[in-house]
Amino acid sequence: MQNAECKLGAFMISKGPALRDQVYSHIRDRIVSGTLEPGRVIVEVELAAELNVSRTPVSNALVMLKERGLLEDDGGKLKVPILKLEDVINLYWCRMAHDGLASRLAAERIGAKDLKQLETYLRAWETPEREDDLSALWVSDLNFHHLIYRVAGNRHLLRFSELTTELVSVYRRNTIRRMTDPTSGTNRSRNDVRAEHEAIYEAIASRNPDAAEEAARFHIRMVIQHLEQADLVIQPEQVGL
Amino acid sequence: MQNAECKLGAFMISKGPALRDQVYSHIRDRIVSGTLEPGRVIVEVELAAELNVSRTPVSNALVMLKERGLLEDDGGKLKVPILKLEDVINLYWCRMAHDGLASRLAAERIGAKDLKQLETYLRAWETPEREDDLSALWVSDLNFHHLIYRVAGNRHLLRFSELTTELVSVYRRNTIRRMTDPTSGTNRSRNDVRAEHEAIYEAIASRNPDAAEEAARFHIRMVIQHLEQADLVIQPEQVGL
DNA sequence: ACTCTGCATTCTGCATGCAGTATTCGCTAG
DNA sequence: CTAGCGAATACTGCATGCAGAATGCAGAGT
Repeated sequence: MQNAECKLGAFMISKGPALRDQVYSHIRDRIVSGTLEPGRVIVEVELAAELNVSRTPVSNALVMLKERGLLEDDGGKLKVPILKLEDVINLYWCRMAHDGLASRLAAERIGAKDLKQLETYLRAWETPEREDDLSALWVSDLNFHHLIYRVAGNRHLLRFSELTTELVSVYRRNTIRRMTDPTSGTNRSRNDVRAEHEAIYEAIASRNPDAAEEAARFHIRMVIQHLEQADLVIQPEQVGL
Repeated sequence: MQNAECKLGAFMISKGPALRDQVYSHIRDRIVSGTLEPGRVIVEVELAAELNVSRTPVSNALVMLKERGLLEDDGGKLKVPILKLEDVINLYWCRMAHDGLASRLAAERIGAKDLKQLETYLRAWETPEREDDLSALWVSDLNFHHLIYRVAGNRHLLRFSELTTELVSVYRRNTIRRMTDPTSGTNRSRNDVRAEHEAIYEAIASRNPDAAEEAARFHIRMVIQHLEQADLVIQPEQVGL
């Protein structure tokens, strides 16, 4: 029963990755998607029953989620954190520091091949495709930033970045409506983002660490500024999407 | 047997904090102290027997340690990470970014009371006490930096800082002999550190975020520079203390 | 009607059982 | 003597049992 594949919510449990990791991913996704609303008390037994696994892997997964800040301990109970705009902004301040450092290090170390790849990701912004094809831009954006981290070659920095990204994905989902970095049709035009990315690229390409750091920081500062403006647009209802 | 207090290695198990947290602390301390040498394979059963607890809380503690980078997964086995100077330096790069941001935010927000407290910690460096009373300086140093983080008021940033500090404490113990930030009788004089701290303090006191960030960054850059010099002094033997 | 107390239910943390997997040691055959 | 194979061992992951703590509900007393 457990060796073969079993229903796991709407998905299957494969026997490849450890069960606790699958459970981790599943719960994380439910938090991000809002199926587990902010403030919701997490009950181990419930999830175990739901996923047709025992409490053990669920318990382990919960420990992991807690360590990463995706769950928080509130009066002895584990809850999905209730997220404020302040938290998102605080996370973006961290990201500013991280991205700045990553760009600095990347500017010092990048090779011809990676530089070319970086340019490719940048180009995605130049093509004036259909306005609604945002997912492609989003992917390019992720690739762009991720490549910079990879080139920076600091595994601890990369880890911090990943933690931040994971948290932001939760927070964003539950606090802001349609307020992603690359999209944002309202205040922040696609061209703004493109120009900021281009500045980062140019600084890295010219191997100018100071300029690279500053460009990356500027980029994030703009995002933060945008977030603060978006304060007005926040939806107070945090349940569901 | 479990309700009362039991032997836990050389210590006692209290019934206050959850067992897994006590086990976590114990193992972390053993990693930091070098009783569990870098490269050592961690075996759950062994630790459980040693601490007179079952495998369950040990397992949970190991998950936590892994999440925080104090253990790493190597070919399906958990090992105490083998640490290179490069890692310490990479961590200090992160710390530069974090401390810089914290100082910036602190400069924007600090109140009179905290400022006064910060000055107190700073003063500890001015008194030319006995040269060997380094622990007092070490404590002042910790307090100084920690207060800045507290004032900064960004809980995510604080968490990143704590993760970094925890990792550095491991790395330092096992790679460098007598190479702490405040001490360092060799290349880096106590006065250097004092001056750098004073610069940070002055910038924060004058509510100058840019200067505060730069002062903090300079401080860490000096530490990194010192670490790189210390490369020559590294002890290759990583086992034991 | 309101409150206090006690019982039932629920949940979590820890212990332990069970089975699959990998590793190692020894035996046997070439 | 060596190489290869098989069996025993060791370890981990998952399931489950057990007990203590908290929560809530209900009944009784004021």
